[in-house]
Amino acid sequence: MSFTDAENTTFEAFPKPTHDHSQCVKEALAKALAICQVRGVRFTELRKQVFELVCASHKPIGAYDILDTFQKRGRKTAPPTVYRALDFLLEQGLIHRIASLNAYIGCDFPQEPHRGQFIICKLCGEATELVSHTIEKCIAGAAEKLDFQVQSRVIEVLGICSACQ
Amino acid sequence: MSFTDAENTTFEAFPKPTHDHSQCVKEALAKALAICQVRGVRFTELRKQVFELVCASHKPIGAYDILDTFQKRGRKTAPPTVYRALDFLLEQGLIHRIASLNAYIGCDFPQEPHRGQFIICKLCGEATELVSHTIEKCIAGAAEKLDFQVQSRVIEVLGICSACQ
DNA sequence: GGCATTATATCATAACATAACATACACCTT
DNA sequence: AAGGTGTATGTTATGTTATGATATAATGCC
Repeated sequence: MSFTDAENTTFEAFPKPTHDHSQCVKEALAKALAICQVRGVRFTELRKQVFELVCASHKPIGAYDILDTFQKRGRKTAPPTVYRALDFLLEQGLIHRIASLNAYIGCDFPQEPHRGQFIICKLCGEATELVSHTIEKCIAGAAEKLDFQVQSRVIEVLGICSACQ
Repeated sequence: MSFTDAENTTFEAFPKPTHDHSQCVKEALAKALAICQVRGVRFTELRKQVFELVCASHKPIGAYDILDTFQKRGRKTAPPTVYRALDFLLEQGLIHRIASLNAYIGCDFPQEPHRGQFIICKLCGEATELVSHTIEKCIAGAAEKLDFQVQSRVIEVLGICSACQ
C-alpha cells in the first residue's frame, strides 16, 4: 500500500504484522522472474533462493545470515557464492544494500530503476522504502552547483518506528 | 568558503588544491579543543592525534589507515585504541562516519549539532559536506507521516567531481 | 595519599567482503 | 551428439572492518 505525500515522497507504510507475507514474497518472485526474462539474464536456482531469503522479511538481512541458512539446510556454501548472487540481484535492481547495516533488502519498486531511500527501525529492524523526488531534486541541485556527476546515493534514516515506541 | 543556494543547501565547495591546508587543520584543532573544553570532556593526546590524521585531508580515511600510520611511527597500537578514539570524536560531532566507504572524515561544522550529508568523488576521494534543510524537512515530513522517531541519517552521494571529469 | 572515574593497552575474535583459480553448466554451432 | 564459448558456481585462502573482554595506567576529587 504505497502512497504519495505533499513533499512528493512515495512510500510503503511499515508493513502491518497482519499482511499476508507469503503472498508478498510470491509477488516479488513473479516480478523478479518477469524482469529477468525481459532482460535475458538468468534467474538461476541459487539466485532465486538468495532472493527468497532476502525477501523473507521486510528487515535487512546480512550476507552471513543467508550463508548460515544455506548451511543449515545442508548446502555446503562459501561466502563468494552468496556475494555473487547478491551482486547479481543488486545489478538488476531487485534488492538494495543498506550500507549503514551491511545488509540487504528486497526492492519494492523493481520495475523502475531508482536508488532506494530507507527508513529503518533500530528496534524491530523493519525497513520502509521511500522514493522522494524532492530529495532527488535537492541532491541534483547541489550536484549541479558543484559540477558533480552523481553516480549513486545512499540515503538511510534510522530510528524507532511507531509500533516500537 | 561555504554558501547557501536556492534549495537552502549550505555547503563548502570542493577544497581547491591551492588552499592552505595546514591552516585548515590548525583551525579544526582549535575548534575541537574549544568544544571539548566547553563540554568538559577530555581531548587527550591520542584523540588529538587521531583527529589530526582524520583532518589531514578532505578525503575520508579508514580506521586501519590510522592504525598503520601509528604503527609506522613506532607506536604500538591495536584496533580498539583507534576505534575508541573515533567513537569519542563521533560522539562529540567532531568527525563523521561515511558508511558507504567505512571511513571517517572531519566535520566542517562542529559547532552546530547536525547530521552530515556528503558528496564524495570516487576518483580523487575528496568529500564535500552539505547541510540541506530541504532534505531535512523532506525526511522529517515522511517520518511524521509514518509516526517514526528519527535518530540518525546517512546521506551520501557518490560520483565524479568537476576536477576529475 | 586513597579512591573513583575515565582512558588506554593488549589479546583475541567476530563480522563482512573479495581475490584467485578450478569446475560445472547452458547454449550455440556444426 | 561433439566441441567450443561464455556464464555461473564451487573452493580455498585471505583481506578488511569492527568489537568483546580483561588488564593497566592516568586523571581528578576528597
